[in-house]
Amino acid sequence: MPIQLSPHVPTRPVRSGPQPAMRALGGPIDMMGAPVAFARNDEIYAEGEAADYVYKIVRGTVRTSKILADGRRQIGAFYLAGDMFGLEAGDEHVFSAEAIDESQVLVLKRSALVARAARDGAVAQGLWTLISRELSRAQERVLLLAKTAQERVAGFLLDMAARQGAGDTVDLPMSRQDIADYLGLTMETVSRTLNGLAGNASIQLLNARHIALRDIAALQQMNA
Amino acid sequence: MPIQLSPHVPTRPVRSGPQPAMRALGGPIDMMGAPVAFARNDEIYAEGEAADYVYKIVRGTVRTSKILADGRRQIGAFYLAGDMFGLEAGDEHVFSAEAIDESQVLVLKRSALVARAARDGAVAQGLWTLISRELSRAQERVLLLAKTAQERVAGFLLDMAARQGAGDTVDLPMSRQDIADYLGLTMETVSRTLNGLAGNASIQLLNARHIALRDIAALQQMNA
DNA sequence: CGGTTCGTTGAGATCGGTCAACTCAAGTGG
DNA sequence: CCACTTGAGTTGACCGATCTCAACGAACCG
Repeated sequence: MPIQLSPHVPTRPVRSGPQPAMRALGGPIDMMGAPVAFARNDEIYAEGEAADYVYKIVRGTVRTSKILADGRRQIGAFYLAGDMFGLEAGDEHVFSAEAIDESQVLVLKRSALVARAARDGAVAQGLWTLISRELSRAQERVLLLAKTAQERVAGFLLDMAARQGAGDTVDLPMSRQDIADYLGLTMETVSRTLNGLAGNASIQLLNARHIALRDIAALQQMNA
Repeated sequence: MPIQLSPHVPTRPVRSGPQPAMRALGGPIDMMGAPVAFARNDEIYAEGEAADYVYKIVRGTVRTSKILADGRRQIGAFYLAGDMFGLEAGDEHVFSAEAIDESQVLVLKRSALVARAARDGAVAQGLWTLISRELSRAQERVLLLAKTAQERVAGFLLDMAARQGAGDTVDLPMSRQDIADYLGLTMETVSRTLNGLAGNASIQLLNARHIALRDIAALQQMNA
């Protein structure tokens, strides 16, 4: 069994020897670092902490978040298996990161990556791709936040579906509250909107966390 | 006189020999590229165009924007004198760029920059800083868009004031519509909010495009 | 002086938020 | 096995911030 860390306790990465799952991944980056397991809601790093590590998800889902001065929470991003996260613009984390479900994560020393990047053009290229993708996502997000609740939810579903690549059915490991804080809506509005989309047959709620996209064209129309 | 290009016509960068203003700037990047002048509302590059050039503003102000499928316009960012823009995640521009007022811009070939970056660590560092700053701004923006109209406007004024560095008075070269499209509000709401802030003495509208910040603490409070 | 663009102001409509009750599924322990 | 708890999600009624539509004012320019 992977190491389980207790919930809600800020944790430091813990070395625990390579796991079989890690060898299944491609690319030189995967050959570095220690795989660490996190339980549901475990904190991977905290806001304001030194950004000394970069992470790659082997299994599970991670969210980054930030508590605003007025107590509201903003989700920075969701990361799925295969995604990397934790590389920030500055040398301090602007968001905190938590596991959404049972997750296994490779922990890479940032300094080691940067050192390799100086020698190895492919690694440098990889870092550039990584931060470029973060920028693209953030820009997408800005566009999304300018839209109506229905458009935001539709766009979110399409984005998740594309990232999961599993046909027209979407798996939502995160709660309605997580989605709401990501989209800048309330939980109630997310719920109503999903049920509204189900009402006009654009989607079908197989259950709360599992959704079938029935009319992708209609969803893309909304996502415009 | 700088070259004047007719409004609303997509333009290619035009060589026109170094101008005195360019030599006043520091750093190796400033010694490259051709300064080009743009008139109010001139397009510097279009959405979807190849991102072959990177730009540095010598004088003036630039906005990047994108027309959504439903006809609404979203402003990507405002760039002031000294700022660089046009470096995108992909090799195609996601936004278009237009001059807000009479502007003078250095045009740098992206490939030349990248080539220099491979040899010169300082240039590579500069590119990294540039894209990092873009990412930070985009993230800031996401947080801003989760707030009320008053908070967005207050945050915008504080941001502009900080970037202009000219004490507690802010110069707004862009129209109310530009601000609205940047903040995800309507022009009317921006206008009402500014006049509301003036009403409670947080700011003073010297004129429509020139604002004095009278109670920065109150504005920061809103910006929370 | 007339036209044009930009900004302001008003009145009413609406989308999404707030507050609150209810359902449902998954434990947990007696 | 059943009562109880707990957390997530749904649903309803009401409210308010922001949008929409429209008129008006002000600055600028030929």
